[in-house]
Amino acid sequence: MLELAILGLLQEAPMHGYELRKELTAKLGAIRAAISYGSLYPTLRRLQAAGWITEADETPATAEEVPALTSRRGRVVYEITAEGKERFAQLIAQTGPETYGDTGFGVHFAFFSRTDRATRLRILEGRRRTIEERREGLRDMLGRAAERLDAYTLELQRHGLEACEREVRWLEELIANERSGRAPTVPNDGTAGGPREDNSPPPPGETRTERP
Amino acid sequence: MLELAILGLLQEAPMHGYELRKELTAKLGAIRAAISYGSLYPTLRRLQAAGWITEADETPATAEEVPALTSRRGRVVYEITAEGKERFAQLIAQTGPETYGDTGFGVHFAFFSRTDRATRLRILEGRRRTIEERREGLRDMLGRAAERLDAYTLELQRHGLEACEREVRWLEELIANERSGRAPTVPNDGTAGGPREDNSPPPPGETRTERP
DNA sequence: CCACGATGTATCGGGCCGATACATCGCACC
DNA sequence: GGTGCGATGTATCGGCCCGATACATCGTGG
Repeated sequence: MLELAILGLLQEAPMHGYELRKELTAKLGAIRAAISYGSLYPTLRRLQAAGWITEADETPATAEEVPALTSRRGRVVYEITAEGKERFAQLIAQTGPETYGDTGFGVHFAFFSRTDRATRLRILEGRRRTIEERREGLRDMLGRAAERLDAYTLELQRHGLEACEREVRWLEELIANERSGRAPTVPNDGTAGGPREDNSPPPPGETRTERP
Repeated sequence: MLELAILGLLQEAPMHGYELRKELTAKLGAIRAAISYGSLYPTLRRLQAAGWITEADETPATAEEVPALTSRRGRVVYEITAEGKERFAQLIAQTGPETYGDTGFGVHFAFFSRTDRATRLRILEGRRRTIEERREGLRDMLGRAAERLDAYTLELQRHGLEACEREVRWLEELIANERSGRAPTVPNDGTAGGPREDNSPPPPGETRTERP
């Protein structure tokens, strides 16, 4: 999961670890608290060893100042390689059971603007299926096995059930939007850091789903 | 987290691994999919090594049949020890930052009927604080840094923000209920497997928060 | 009679986290 | 002028937990 997210972010701009973590936290803030350095740095080394990313040399111009006076070391900037981009495309397109779990889905969704529409639909529908199953399980629990559980546990289930129902509705909306060829919600033409349209971004559309 | 959950469940009845997993999945179904055996069995061994649990001898009566014909082995039943109960009480009462994370909070909440009211309030308020902070982070993101993110990422944040707001409201309700000395929601007098009232269960009350 | 799904125990490699350590930079405060 | 502190920045270590995998038993239905 981290691998996918890092590859995705580095596709927008070269970055060093600290920066990467901040961007990661911003982009995935809705689904996970903050990425630990204990995961980030090992993953970076793993990706570098695999050849998906490389260390970029800083100081774009005026190179041969004084090489090691004050020893400006620190801040290892990474950039994605051609193989890395390939790897990202492969990871983003392949859907498995882990794609539909909470974290997996969130990460994939966060990079939907780099995902083709067919894959987007596949993921949204798979996620819906997963949540529907969880919902059914909770309904069964609250129906049949209710007397076996204490009031607090039941309340937890009830709250979880509500969250499931809400998410299914959300997914339905998104799926309908995808099918009708609209952008997700906000008519925000993605003028972000490096918005290359190499991967079929969603067609623009002023029609937003009404959500006041 | 698993440690706490296992200790809590074994306090209701002795169980073997498979059964434990099912009960765990039932009780925590709202917050996590299913506990992996790759976590369960090592944890059981860890707990046994620490002396919190022991293997219970099956076959309560009629022991000396034929000892090993068909070799009825398998099904290792565990039961909690006195030290285990102490450990559970200690774990359930101690609150730290990890108590307020998604999983930690869920597990603690699932065992609220074995938690005294002061601790319940502390946990609910800590959780509320945590979610409020996450909510503020998402609001900032959707306000200031909105143009840096693409439409899909924004939609993810928006959905996450809504979930935060909803959970805060839910927590407010629960906190109010706790303060006024009412049971959580359903007027279910907890007649479960072994509902010992050694730990000040919530006072009963027919007044349920209206939620049709 | 045997295949299949449920029950049941167990291990292994690997991803990710929390704690911890350490070094630099800029700025505010005294 | 110094000094301390918070942000920036890289890195490791132990440990929890997961997914994949293996294997054995039991009851049931084709």
